[in-house]
Amino acid sequence: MSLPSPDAERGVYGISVAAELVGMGVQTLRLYEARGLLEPDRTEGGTRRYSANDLDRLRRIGDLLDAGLNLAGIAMVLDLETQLETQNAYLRAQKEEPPWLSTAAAPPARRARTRTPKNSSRPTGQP
DNA sequence: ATTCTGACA
DNA sequence: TGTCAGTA
Repeated sequence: MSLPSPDAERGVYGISVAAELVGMGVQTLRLYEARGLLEPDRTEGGTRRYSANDLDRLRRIGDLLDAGLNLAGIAMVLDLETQLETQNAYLRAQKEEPPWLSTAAAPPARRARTRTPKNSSRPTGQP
């Protein structure tokens, strides 16, 4: 049972090593940071230190890129995912079972969305 | 920080 | 042709 361990949070790898480990270019890592997808630790001197979580994040970015998302979309996805992770961690701390993770009760199967007849693509206005 | 390239639509 | 990701 892997809970969020503190050392997965600590930045240990330099940018070159991190890039090597995830199979990306060094500049690409800097780009992702500039786009707000990532915020690695900094040493006192200000050089980047990537944590194990950062590496997972980078691999996740790769998957989402393959899926066809752009970097802006990926930033949103990652934000939501980390929020969820944070909330789940909180609930685990309360020793409550997150209802949406419960295997017991199968949530009412959402019926496939019936096609909404979009008339013409004119919100309102000119012909 | 800026520029250049390749892919894509 | 314009945009975007990745590069030099």
